[in-house]
Amino acid sequence: MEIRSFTIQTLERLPYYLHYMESRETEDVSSRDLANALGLNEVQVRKDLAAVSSKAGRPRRGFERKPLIRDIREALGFGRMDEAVIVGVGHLGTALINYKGFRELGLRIVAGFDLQVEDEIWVNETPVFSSDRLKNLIPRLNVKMAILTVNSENAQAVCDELVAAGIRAIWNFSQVMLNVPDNVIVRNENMAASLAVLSEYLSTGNNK
Amino acid sequence: MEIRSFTIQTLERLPYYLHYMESRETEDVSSRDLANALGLNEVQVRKDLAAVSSKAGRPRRGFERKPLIRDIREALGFGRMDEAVIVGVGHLGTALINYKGFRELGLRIVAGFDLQVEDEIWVNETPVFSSDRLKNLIPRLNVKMAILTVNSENAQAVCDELVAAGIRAIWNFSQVMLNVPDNVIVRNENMAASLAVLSEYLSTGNNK
DNA sequence: GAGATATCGATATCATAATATCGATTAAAA
DNA sequence: TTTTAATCGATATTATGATATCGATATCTC
Ligand SMILES: NC(=O)c1ccc[n+]([C@@H]2O[C@H](COP(=O)([O-])OP(=O)(O)OC[C@H]3O[C@@H](n4cnc5c(N)ncnc54)[C@H](O)[C@@H]3O)[C@@H](O)[C@H]2O)c1
Ligand SMILES: NC(=O)c1ccc[n+]([C@@H]2O[C@H](COP(=O)([O-])OP(=O)(O)OC[C@H]3O[C@@H](n4cnc5c(N)ncnc54)[C@H](O)[C@@H]3O)[C@@H](O)[C@H]2O)c1
Repeated sequence: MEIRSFTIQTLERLPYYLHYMESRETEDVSSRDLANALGLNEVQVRKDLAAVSSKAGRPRRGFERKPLIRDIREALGFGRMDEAVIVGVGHLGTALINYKGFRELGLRIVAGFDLQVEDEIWVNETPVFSSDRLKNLIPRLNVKMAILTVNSENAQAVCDELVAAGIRAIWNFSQVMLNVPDNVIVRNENMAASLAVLSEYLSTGNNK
Repeated sequence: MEIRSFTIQTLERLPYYLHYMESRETEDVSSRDLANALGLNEVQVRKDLAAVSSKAGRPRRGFERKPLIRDIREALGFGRMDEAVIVGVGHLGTALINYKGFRELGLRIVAGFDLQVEDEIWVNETPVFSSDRLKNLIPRLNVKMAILTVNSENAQAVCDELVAAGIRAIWNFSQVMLNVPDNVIVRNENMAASLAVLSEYLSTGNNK
């Protein structure tokens, strides 16, 4: 198995580099341009770029923009299309199903599951099933990724079902730190923390 | 101005400690309990707790659960209620307006703005105005926080309007790294990066 | 009451990420 | 053609965060 050579921090900056470079029209782009535009350190930018692209930069020019865009898209996995199911089709789940941008990011949501659905319903082009059918359908669809948007009380139980059904990657929007076996990866989308940072700043003026 | 004594990493773990402790009924809870339940290192847990609470733990007992819950809620700012506006009431924006849990986290969304709204409309209890009215209404409402859920192409322009209207804290869901003056804080909710991490894991098995 | 031990808090170490420095190089300017 | 300066890549340094170690101590057991 191939090993990733870049860190998660680098990965988190890549979408911003990409967006900036796609909004330009020049032949080249320098690490300084990027650093200034995005408020980052220019050494950091060069290291990030070196981590995802073998293309060298040239003195007084910078990097060729187009090949770099290709390499970043490659590193971000935009080439491959992943399929995912979503469990918990409430407010947030519905929004995510409706979000067009995921296709562009290489994600297709192929099915939803919800406790409160009796028969199959449709949210735009996506079928949503009763959660009873989860354990049967997931293996049949051969999907390995799940988006978890049930209320926090049920998150661990649903997580266990997902793992049993063969899910290997979980995007967790609930407020629970999920317990999973080693071969399953969880990524938390932690909105409470984000909010706390902003709120604290407004009340104390403290940034960090 | 009071200085925060804990890091953002600590802050990000606090919601999970809180959820775990609120789900217990014992008198005390030890750092080992928390560490095991959440898959963390117990020294790290103790340091986090020490950073937000002056209550000492006791040998063979751990920490008193209830006072600790109070201190964490305090650190997370659940006591104070912040008001925010939301700009871009599309799929995601509507979901966020409808999300009940924000109240519990100390956030009230008092108004929305969208380009495509002519007159005032209502999403549940929240009025949504034409974005023309943003520059007038925000100062009148005296709101300092904004949630930014417009499409990425318009994000910087809207951001500039928000700053001009007096906004000091921006929760940014777009794919753009916003350019703001020093006295404005931005928190990015970077879904593309999350997705990239999961996708990469599935295709390479690499975790880190 | 006398150990035994779980747990803490303080401190030391280790790991990782960010930033600074600097010589090499290449394009542009003189 | 020579000089200048922008930019890179490599390496060194610094900063930050995570983990390991260990002595102190309060509670539990006998
Ligand atoms: N909506 C947001 O903006 C937002 C923001 C931050 C966090 N969250 C988190 O996202 C999660 C969902 O939030 P929401 O606002 O969409 O809540 P919601 O109540 O609208 O939706 C939850 C859905 O999950 C379904 N569900 C519950 N148990 C289930 C099970 N066992 N199997 C299948 N489906 C099940 C429910 O029927 C419901 O439709 C929560 O954990 C919340 O904390 C949401
Ligand atoms: N929906 C998701 O699940 C999701 C996930 C990841 C990222 N995002 C990001 O969130 C943002 C919104 O996504 P969405 O799916 O809700 O898109 P959307 O198109 O449904 O909503 C965008 C809304 O912004 C409004 N708008 C545009 N320009 C405006 C302006 N100048 N002033 C006021 N309103 C304006 C539009 O009228 C529209 O209603 C995008 O930047 C997207 O990349 C969304």
